[in-house]
Amino acid sequence: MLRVRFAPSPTGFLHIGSARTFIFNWLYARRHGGQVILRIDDTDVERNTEESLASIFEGLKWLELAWDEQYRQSERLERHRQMAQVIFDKGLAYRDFSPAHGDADERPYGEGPWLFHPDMRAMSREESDRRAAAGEPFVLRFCVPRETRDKIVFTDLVYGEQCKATADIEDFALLRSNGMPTYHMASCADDVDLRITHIIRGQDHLTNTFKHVLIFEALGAPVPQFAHLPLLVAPDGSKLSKRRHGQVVSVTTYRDCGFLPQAYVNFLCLLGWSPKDNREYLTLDELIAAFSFEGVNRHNAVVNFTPENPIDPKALWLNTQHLRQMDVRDLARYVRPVLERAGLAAPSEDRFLQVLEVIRTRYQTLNDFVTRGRAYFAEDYEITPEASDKLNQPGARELLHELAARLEAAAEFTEHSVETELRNLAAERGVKAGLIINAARAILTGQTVGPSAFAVFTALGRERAIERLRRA
RNA sequence: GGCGCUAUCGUCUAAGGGUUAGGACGGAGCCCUCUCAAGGCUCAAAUACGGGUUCGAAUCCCGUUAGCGCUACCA
Repeated sequence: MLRVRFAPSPTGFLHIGSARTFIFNWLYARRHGGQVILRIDDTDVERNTEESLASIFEGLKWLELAWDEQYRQSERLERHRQMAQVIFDKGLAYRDFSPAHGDADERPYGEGPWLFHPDMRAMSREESDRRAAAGEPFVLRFCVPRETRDKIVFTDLVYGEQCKATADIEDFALLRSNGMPTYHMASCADDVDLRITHIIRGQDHLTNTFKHVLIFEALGAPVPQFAHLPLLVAPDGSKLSKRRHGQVVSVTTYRDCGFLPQAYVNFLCLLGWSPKDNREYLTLDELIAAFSFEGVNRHNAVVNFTPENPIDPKALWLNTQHLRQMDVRDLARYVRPVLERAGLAAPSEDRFLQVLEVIRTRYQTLNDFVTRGRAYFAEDYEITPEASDKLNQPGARELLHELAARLEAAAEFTEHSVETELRNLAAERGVKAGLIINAARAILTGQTVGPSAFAVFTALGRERAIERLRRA
């Protein structure tokens, strides 16, 4: 059984880069009938918060991509320590009693990589046991087998064969001096226990993978497949950070801006991946069918935003595409709660769908339905100054009143019949149809821009349309 | 500093030895039209640099440059 995992650490909100990693994991699993495991990597007690955990769930929930199992690393600490002990018992790790080296600036760079403290690595087991028993704090380090192996090799599904000399891999920590497992230890231990077959994660872990291969082997476990993904970066190439780039890095920002989750998922997939057939608009099902690591490229992708315009224009364009191409009944499910939050009520289902069909092609976000589309759902819409100009054209109001009378008397009320009545009236009075059309749109919607005026009439319905004409 | 990864229009990308280097967003223009969108059409816009290999290189190799990542108890 193919099993993938998404392992966020709760140190902030759900980052768009993390969201994309989750999406790629999810797509790969669904593509191959596998399972998705959500694992909260919360071994860093200093930085993890419950608030951040909640916000990560909030982001994941919005994406509407369900996972199959869920774990929390902090609940498995004993297991991690056990597995570190197994490695130690096999003689593949040793205790390092050196005091913590605090300041990163003091690192002795210059002569090459730091590998280990020679006296610690060479310490006899007896002395090590004695000092540990005496309560002296230590870090448990993996003993990289530089004498017996000259390199570590694995094949990455995206980056191809990766090779690194053991002489360039330091004796990394497995357990901290406070007994807590490090990321490397906890992550690999869980990947083994949870029977993860494919590790799909950010490229920032590519060089860590050599260490992980060593751990899997030391544990006697099968080494999973790896697929590293290029990173999402800011326009200047730097990594996206909350401090420097603010809200653009949080997925909830896009939810709040009125994005459809499937549109945002579509957008994120196009950063670093391509179906290679020129398609840009893809539904979730199409994404599942098309996804493969062949289509993932190896260089970082820039999220295109500026301080003035924090939303990538392509993301917005994809949202408009989904808005107008998705099943209108699905769209209704997304618009309804947005209306409710704004204190507006959706009309009956048939009318609602009709309204959506009329206005969806010119809106970009869900929020537009309550701002630009307010007149379709409420009576207290504003008349813009431009709209007032149209109504103040000579004779315009009187013509609208006359039109109201004729529409009330007419046998039918369809786009076509309204158009006929309106054009007849214009012809009889010797005015341009546009005068009445634009004035009608102005009073009906409060705006000079929008759908065909005739479609507005039928979308509003006979009674409401006539009533508004009379109000002119 | 060491090690690893990467480099095609402004941005996202296609082309994995032979194409006028394709598509999309964004930009400019035209058509359509009751307005605004949508839609259709057109235009501008790229192979980081230098060497090789080859009849032929965006594509393979080397170097340079640049960016990113990892680098003594963050994930």
